[in-house]
Amino acid sequence: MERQILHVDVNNAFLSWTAVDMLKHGCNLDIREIPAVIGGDETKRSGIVLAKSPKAKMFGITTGETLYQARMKCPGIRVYPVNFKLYKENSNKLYQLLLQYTDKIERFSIDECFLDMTDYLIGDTLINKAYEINRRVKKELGFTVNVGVAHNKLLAKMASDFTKPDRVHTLYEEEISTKMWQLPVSELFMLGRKTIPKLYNMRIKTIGDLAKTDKQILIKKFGKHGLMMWEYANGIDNSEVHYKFEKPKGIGNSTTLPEDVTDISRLEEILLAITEQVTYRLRRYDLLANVVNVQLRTQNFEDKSHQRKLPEATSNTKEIYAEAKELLHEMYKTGTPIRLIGMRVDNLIEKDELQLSLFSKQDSEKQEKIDKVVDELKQKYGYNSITRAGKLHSEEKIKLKDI
DNA sequence: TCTGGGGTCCTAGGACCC
DNA sequence: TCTGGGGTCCTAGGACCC
Repeated sequence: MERQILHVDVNNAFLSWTAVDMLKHGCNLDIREIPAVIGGDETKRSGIVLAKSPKAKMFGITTGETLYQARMKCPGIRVYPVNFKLYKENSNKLYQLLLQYTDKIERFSIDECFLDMTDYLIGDTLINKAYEINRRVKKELGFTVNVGVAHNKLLAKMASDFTKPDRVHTLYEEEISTKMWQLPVSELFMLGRKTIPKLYNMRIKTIGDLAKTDKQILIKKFGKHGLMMWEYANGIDNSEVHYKFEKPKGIGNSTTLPEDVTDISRLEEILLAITEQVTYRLRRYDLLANVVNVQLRTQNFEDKSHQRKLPEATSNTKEIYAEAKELLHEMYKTGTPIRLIGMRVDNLIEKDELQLSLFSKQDSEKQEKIDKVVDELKQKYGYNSITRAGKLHSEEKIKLKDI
């Protein structure tokens, strides 16, 4: 049976949500109407554009470029800071509203949802629901969304990306050739900056060109990815709307340092602070990690990562830090200026999936108690309430995000 | 004051086993 | 002895998404 899918995409999400918040607090200026961007902090060396207003876009400003570049294109550009707490709140409000239409909602990102409406169209049409959602979000939440209407997720997502803002678009099978095939191939979901030049070399310039290319040639050249891009270009996608809550498959944090660091003991301090955050999140999910990974980025933007499988799955800060520290030492070449350090845990399993030997059980229970006391305090008084004494110095410079 | 941070999935090569 | 090869696990790195 044909599925009925909607894709809801918030227009310029971070910027719109900031605008709505400013208006709510008595500001007269709607930053959606002027050249404005949401940007990182240049003093922390994270000065990039995270969202832009339509007027900023007209100046050629793109997401991901530096604020420096944005100012070159538009000297008067207004820059507003990021506020993830605000974004999360708005994302939740949107989700709550959408739940009134179906419980089969996949939160694809902080500002995008897929809705499976197949069983929820009693006496109504999919497109009517799309328009209703579009109207209600604007009226009740104050920001606008694009809604894509289709029979699978890929086509719904492509449709919501057509003209913006505040629009509803359909992309049914019979519309693929007229609405999608004339688009540049770079517009196709999952085709990024590395693949596009290769396709151009094959004289593939539009999505239509790709759709009409021999599938076997693409598979030969790109493997699995080749098959996927051919299917997407032809509007083929049988993936389900994943509406059930899923625990993460990996958890990580990384930070760009205020200045390049060459002192390994300093890197160790920062690594410990990051490890504490990561393992705290890990324990809140009741998960254990099997793999620890440490990442370094040098001054010259060269990335390196080393990982290691643990002898036994754990969420213990001390055990995971010991491994992370070893990885750091094994990969750090003395004297190299480091710009970014990060650590993540992978191959996560449920806490109760682990069968411990009696011997390791006693020791791990002791460690678990220590972590638990600290976690409870953090949960009660906020993440930064508890810090290691030896870490206080580093906390001053590296402000850790509240969770 | 030039280039974030958090994810998922895939590939390729080496080790090891049978 | 004329040096195969499939399967699995592990690690490093890359591509892509928002």
